[in-house]
Order: sequence, then structure tokens, then C-alpha cells
Amino acid sequence: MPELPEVETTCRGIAPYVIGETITALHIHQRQMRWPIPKQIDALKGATITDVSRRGKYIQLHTGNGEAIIHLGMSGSLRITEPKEPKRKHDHVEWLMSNGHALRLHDPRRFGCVLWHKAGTPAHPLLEKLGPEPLGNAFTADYLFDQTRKRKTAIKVFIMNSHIVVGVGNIYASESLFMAGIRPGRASGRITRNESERLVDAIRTVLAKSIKQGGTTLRDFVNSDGEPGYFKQQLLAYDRAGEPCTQCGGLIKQKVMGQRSTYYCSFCQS
DNA sequence: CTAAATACCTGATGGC
DNA sequence: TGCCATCAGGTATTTA
Repeated sequence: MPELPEVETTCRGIAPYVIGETITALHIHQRQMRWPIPKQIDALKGATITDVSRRGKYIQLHTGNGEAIIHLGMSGSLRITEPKEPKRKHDHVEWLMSNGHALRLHDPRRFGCVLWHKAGTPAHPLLEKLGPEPLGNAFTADYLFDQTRKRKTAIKVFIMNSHIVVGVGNIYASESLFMAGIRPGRASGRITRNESERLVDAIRTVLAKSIKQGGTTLRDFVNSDGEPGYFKQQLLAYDRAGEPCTQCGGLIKQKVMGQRSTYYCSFCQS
């Protein structure tokens, strides 16, 4: 579900309601997520949230003791609600804030996680080896070109590897490659320097545009207000199998790569 | 080391 | 209506 634009939208949405607030209560209804929610998460009780940040698709709630690390997996969402609002099925965690609002984690598939990183300890292993932020200065054509050398993996699978670059999921991988005119099945090592530049530009452009639209809602993504994102209307390749290509009018093809549906135009992408 | 398969989990959908 | 197979926005871990 949530890729970088959806996670960014969520962060921006919850920030005004939680920064500067003290956590008055923490309710865990379901501990079993991707990994069990650790006991140390209780360090949040009584702590004040000083900042909300994002690293890749991980959301961090910072306090003086350390930070909670939240991942939304495939089906997760974080919403600001009123504490009295009835708990829905799959509302696994609830944080009560000193301003009277509640933050709730809803995640039917439970591929997400809530972890704790204590202040002053070495970087969390999950975040330690992540690649650069796609919208940051370190993600350049030179970097991508260099990383792809001698790699045989399909370029689509490659850019979805968070150790290479974070935040590019299944939707935006197809969209970026369409925009860059590169076939998703191309061996990474065969991508030229010029194509590398087009791909970096495309990834940055598509992610930035989607953030402006509040992300993509395919079926169940909602932002912190419970509202969908509107980027779906601007998808050029993803989920458009059999529909005409916006560039050439040919039909968009669908193919499974790395166990994930992949969409492309065989005329416009080479 | 790389590359591909596997695992985690629920819900929606479509065929019979 | 019910049952079964398939698919879904992620990614760490296991296997080859």
C-alpha cells in the first residue's frame, strides 16, 4: 500500500497533532505485527514527542528517550481520531495525546511494525543499511549508474530495492520506468549513463507529483484525516493493462516480475 | 557476494 | 449462497 508519497503524506498529516504533545496513554490491542511490538515501547508513556520524521517508508516519532519506528507495510494507515471514536477491527495501537486527540494505527494485513530505538544506542539495524532518499541530493545519475554496474537484476526489481534507493514501490517503479522510456525487464547492468539520468529524474518527478496530490489510493490508503490520495488519476502505466498508452495509443502490457505485477508500453519503452 | 524464492496476514474478487 | 484460487500498495530472511 503505502509507498514514499503516502508515508510522507501521513507524516505531514499527523505532525501538527502530535509534535509538542505528551503521550498520556498507549493502548496495544494487537502485539503481533511483522515483528512483535517490543515491551520497550512503554518508554513512550509520559514522553513528549519532539519531532516526526521519515526515513524511506519508516516513520519516526521522536522523544527524549528515543524514537518509535513505524512501518505501514502493505495495508497500514495512521489516523488522528477522537479517543471516544469506536475502535475498528484492525486498529492495533492507539496513542493518546495531551491535546485530547488520539493517533491510531490500523493495519488489516499486519505487515507493518512498531519498533523502538533507544536514544544513544547504535542505529537501528533496519534503518542502518538503507539507500539514499530519492528526493535528496545523494540520489544522482552517477550514483545509480555506478550501483547498476555488473548487476543482472531487472531494473524494475533493482529500483525497488531499499538498499539501493528507498521509497520506490510497485506503483512508482512502473510509473518511473514508463516516464523514463526504459523497459522494466532490462538488466540493470545494461542501463546506460544517459538512461540512468532519465530514470533518476523520472523517479524524483513522479514521487514529488504524487506527494502534491496526497499520494495514490488504489483501494484502501487514507491519510491522517481518513481521506484518500488523488494521484491515481495521473497514473500512466500502473493498473492500466489493456488500456491505450497516453504517448502512442498502443496497449499497456502487464507482466509479473519479482512476483509483482508490472506495467509498461512495449513501443515507448526500450 | 548476487539473485530468486519464501514468509508474514487479511480481505476483495471472480469462477464454478 | 458457499468454496476455492488468486491477487493486493512491502521487505526481511532464507535458499540456491
